[in-house]
Amino acid sequence: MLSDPIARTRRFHRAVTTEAGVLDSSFLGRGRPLGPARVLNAIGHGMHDIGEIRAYLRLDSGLMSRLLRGLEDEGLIELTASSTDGRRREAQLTNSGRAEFAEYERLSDQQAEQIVARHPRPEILLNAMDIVATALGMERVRLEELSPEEPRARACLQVYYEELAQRLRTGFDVTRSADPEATDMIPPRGSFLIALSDGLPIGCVGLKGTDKGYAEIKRLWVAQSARGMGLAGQLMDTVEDRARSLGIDLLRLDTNSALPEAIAFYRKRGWTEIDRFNEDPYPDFFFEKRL
Amino acid sequence: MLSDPIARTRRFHRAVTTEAGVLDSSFLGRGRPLGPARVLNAIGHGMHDIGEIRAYLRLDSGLMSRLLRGLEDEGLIELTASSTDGRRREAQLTNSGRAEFAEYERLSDQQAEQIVARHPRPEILLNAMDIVATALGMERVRLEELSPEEPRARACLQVYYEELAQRLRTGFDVTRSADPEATDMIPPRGSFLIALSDGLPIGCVGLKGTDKGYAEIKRLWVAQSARGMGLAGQLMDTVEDRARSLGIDLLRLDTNSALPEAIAFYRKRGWTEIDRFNEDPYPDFFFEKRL
DNA sequence: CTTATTACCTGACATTTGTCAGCAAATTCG
DNA sequence: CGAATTTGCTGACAAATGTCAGGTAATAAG
Repeated sequence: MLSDPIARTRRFHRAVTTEAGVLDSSFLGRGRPLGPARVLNAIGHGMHDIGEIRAYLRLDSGLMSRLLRGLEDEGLIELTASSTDGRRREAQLTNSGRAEFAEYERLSDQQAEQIVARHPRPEILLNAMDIVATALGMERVRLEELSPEEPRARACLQVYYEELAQRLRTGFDVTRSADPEATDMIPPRGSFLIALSDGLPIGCVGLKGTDKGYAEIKRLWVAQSARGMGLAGQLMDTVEDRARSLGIDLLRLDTNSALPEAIAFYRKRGWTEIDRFNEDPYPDFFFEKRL
Repeated sequence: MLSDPIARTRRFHRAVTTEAGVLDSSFLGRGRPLGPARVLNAIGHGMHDIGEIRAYLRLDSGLMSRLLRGLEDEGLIELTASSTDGRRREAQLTNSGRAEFAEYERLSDQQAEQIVARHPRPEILLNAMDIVATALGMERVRLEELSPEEPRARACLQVYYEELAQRLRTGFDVTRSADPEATDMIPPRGSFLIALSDGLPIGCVGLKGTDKGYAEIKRLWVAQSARGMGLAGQLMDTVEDRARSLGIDLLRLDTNSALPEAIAFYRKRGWTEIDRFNEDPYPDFFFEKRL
């Protein structure tokens, strides 16, 4: 009974939804119904495109429209037509909207603080919450193909470079490495995929087209909090499929012996070690895989 | 960001409320709004008194009344006047109500199962969920007196014995120890209390009556995930009160030097060390407390 | 250019939920 | 016993939410 996974999970769910009810009362504490409050918060958190907010909150277009008008009448937001697509509209907080959003943030922070504060050993609780949040967020991970120049892609690469710099003995300076031209990672020549969890980038992988009869896998990275959940495998599966669909039948990649788990990962996935195939100063392990 | 307690807690909250939204869609999956579904589930989980359900779900009396009538019209529940208080009413599931409730249970179980099954290392996730659920549910912990033969009581004792076997040098074989007769832990001779967190047992303590002018405290246990939250103290307070109400004025207990935190705990709570008072092979520390 | 399609809006309507005042019956307390 | 309290019901209303059938303008597709 005590080890029954179903009973334990359902108890967790009950505990958390009861608590969530309490937390959500913070929304009501400012005399505004849940609907408008959720929209205001979505905008405050950087969602500007109406369609994006609608999809995220799963709202009917009619309802959404009325909620926006309500917030506009309150003077909390401004709506402007999108510059790239005249049908779309974009929402921005006004000054008083920013103040109101900040107030919601303050309340949320306070609630969060209380939960942690009343635990005798906060770090234990926090670690447990990280594990749960990562696990639950995992099913909502979406893979998206986009340009490596795009801000979210650059954010991934930034962290990737920083981690490399820490782990390689020699450090890592991306300007000295063979930094793939962005155009090599854009279809139909190549591809760049990022994994998004609730809109937050937690992983990426690049497929760099060459003129040498093969393509290269570059920049495979998974955020610390998401490791051990098979995300790297998911990224690789997807990028291999994408390579096939682009007519590529041979893949190569280089890596470094300072990253033993990466080497084991490639071996397990059917890559075979080959001789050095480039003059990049950082890698010392080279792999190949025929699709 | 990853070490900031507030950011981590809020990320957890986001992950969990999104997931809860998905889970709650299981309520909607049966073509019934959330309100009636919640009431039906409360009744199915053993809440019969209308007032109790109302307090639990925080519903207005008018709304509650209409929800009940709706369920009655659907033929899912029956309402009867309370035998002890003519003002109160009690709700019972009809046969078709039981079938409907079972269907909700099946859906919930299925959802719970999926969450766990998707995780590469379920036990890590389950432990994390236990810690979170216990922390959030600490205020809702209920102590219940029941027979040590009851399944939930046996489940507690089972874990207790297993932990003892691990921690004692000598191992632990319950059949060699002075296993209290169940009847000694049933009122009016004794008592057995378990702590329930959202229905899941997370701790227990036994009060074993004797004919020697004192009663013994036995089987004080708190689940790993609930330790450090003051539950042991709560259990002891309650069982001491219970002892008083049964006319007992002297308590004894035995324990083992392999459990130093237990010994410190008893000392802090006003127990005094005494000489060995039994021939049980496992304990080597003996305490007494006058009520 | 014509025809879909897309993104969003509007109005109309139903349902669900929240809230309140008032009422009746049962119970408690002086 | 009689007044106060408790429990729960009813009706009336307001607010919030869900849903749908159009409509307009911008864009994409043929």
